[in-house]
Amino acid sequence: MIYSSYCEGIRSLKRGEVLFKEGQYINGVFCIRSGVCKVSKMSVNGRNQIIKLIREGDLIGERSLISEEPSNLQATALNDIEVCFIPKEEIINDLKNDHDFTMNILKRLAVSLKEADNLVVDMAQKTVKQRLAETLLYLEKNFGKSTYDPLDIHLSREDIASLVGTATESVIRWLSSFKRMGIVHLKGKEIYILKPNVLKHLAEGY
Amino acid sequence: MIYSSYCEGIRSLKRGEVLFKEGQYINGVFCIRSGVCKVSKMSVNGRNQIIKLIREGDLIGERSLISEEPSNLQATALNDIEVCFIPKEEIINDLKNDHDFTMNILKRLAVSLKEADNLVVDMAQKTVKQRLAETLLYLEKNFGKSTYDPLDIHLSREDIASLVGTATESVIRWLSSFKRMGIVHLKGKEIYILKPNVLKHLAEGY
DNA sequence: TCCAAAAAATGACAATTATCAGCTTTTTTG
DNA sequence: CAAAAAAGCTGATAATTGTCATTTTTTGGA
Repeated sequence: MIYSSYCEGIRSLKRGEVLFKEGQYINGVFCIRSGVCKVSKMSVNGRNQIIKLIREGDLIGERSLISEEPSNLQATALNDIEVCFIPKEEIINDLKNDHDFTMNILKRLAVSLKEADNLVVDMAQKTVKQRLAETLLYLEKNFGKSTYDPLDIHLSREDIASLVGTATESVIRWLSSFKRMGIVHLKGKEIYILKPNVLKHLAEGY
Repeated sequence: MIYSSYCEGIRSLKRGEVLFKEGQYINGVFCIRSGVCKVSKMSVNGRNQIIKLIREGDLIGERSLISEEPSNLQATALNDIEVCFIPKEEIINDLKNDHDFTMNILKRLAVSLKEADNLVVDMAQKTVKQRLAETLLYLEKNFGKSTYDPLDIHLSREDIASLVGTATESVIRWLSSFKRMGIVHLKGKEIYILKPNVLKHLAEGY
């Protein structure tokens, strides 16, 4: 695991606790050791938008460290998590001396930027139904085990709405529509993706 | 200007010509010498989304060069433009040997990523009216001279719609609404931003 | 300058989405 | 375990946005 040697202790957070807020100077980078975090931003309209979910092994905070700004995003624990912290000086030092590390960070940012650009297009152009299908596929890709197991993550309908970028009620309605269509199976917060191929079609507008 | 020494000649494109397409390997970076380029991506729904506009001095293509992928975006000349090309080898070489250059690229990517994340939130959460107000402020910031001069860029209503992420008709309707409210003055493709403060309010949902 | 094509504008209408209120179920906590 | 709180669900309705058809205006050649 990247950087385990430099970690300053381990911090535990319970579900719902905030790792850092928008506007806060972090002065380092967090690495998720266990659990899942949502990375989000408040819109002026008062609704939260989740940009992405991060998990074991993922870093968070490099972007604002590099551009020397306070964080533009908030990170909140979705379940009980453990994180370690790498102080800014360590990172800066490695950016100076370790070319491979620097290229690694560069590539991570480049990939994140591509993903963000794609997300912009989806948010701007796709319907809520398409975006929910997309979100379910994203969850399956990152937290799926098999067709017969539920997704390995528990999200509230509100959090799903924050991922999709819509109202909670709209998510509930489309989810039960997908359920009636036999595409998903719902059991409380457990979600089974029964027909990923149909979801792919829906995401593309069919 | 960055990299002027390495440039491979200068290429001229006329309005509407495509610098590179989505899916194309660029094998280098372009630098805009004059004119304005739209950077866009086609949605599966068949509508184009403009991610940003780039102009004199801006680089394009670093992202996909770094992640060693084909371009995820298309670049199209909005008016007659001149670009120069820096081959991949030059960039790779400098990334190895010039730490300041590398940090510069790293910072650019970090800032672009922040902007993209903000755009995701706006696209997901704001109404078309808010996004059009936002877009006009963006255009004023980048192409504005004074309240008494039109924006220094001519965009079709369709291109504005591609920036906002909506249908052309919606842009036309909201633009004329803004005109009736005395916020903008419209004269063909010339746009005068008369009341930027009101636009700021509108962008925030008032 | 005139014509054809493209772009812009407008109206009518349909579809999607948001909002609000009320109800039910689940979860949390003392 | 029971009560309270939170989350989930549903229906009704309003607002926003998209789509299609048509007309008007502008633009760019011949």
